[in-house]
Amino acid sequence: MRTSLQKIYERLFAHFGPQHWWPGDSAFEIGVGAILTQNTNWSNVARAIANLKKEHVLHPARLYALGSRKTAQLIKPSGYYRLKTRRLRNFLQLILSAYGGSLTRMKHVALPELRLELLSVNGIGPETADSILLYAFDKPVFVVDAYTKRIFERHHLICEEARYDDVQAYCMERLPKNARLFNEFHALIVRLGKEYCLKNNPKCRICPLYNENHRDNS
DNA sequence: GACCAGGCACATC
DNA sequence: GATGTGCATGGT
Repeated sequence: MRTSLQKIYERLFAHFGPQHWWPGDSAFEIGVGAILTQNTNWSNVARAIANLKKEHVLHPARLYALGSRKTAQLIKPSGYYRLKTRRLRNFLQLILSAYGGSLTRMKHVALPELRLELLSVNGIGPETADSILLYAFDKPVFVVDAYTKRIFERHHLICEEARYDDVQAYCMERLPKNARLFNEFHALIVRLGKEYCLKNNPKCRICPLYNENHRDNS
């Protein structure tokens, strides 16, 4: 039986079409992007990543060897650049020390174990960890972000007090465990959030989900 | 010039 | 465990 969440997904997909996420040419680039995009507009992150590419340091060992000062300079457009330099280097230390710099080796670790390992890195919280797991490693985890909470709360699917793990469990209990589906769904939620559900944006009332059945909690 | 953006850690109570 | 704060750039 299809749940209301599946119907929402279908409605979003019919409206927006495939989103082709995550923008990035490699698992490493996706991981870097996941850290740089924390509380930051993607266009700023894209500038930072372009700088890293231009310097040919979008590679674990080379980026680590670059050092903090130069890294900070290159990622400056993404904001919080001193903080994010530290976070990137923490991530790099994990990749280099535990996997010899190989994201391919990292991908082979089982989902629950890899999630805990990512969460143990200072600067990688639940959303960043899950984004890396889903978009860089194709692991079936549902990524929850500010848009997901705001939209699902507005449509009375979750309560205001719901925390990250609550929202994630809500979604994963109602959807088939499918990385492809989770990938597209999260991307569609972000697309919807950007276009229709910005804070205090009256356009929210014409969003494609506005007439969705609010009471259906199946 | 104010507000916002694909969070997270840390201090304090 | 809840709440408040620092982190910083660039677009609207």
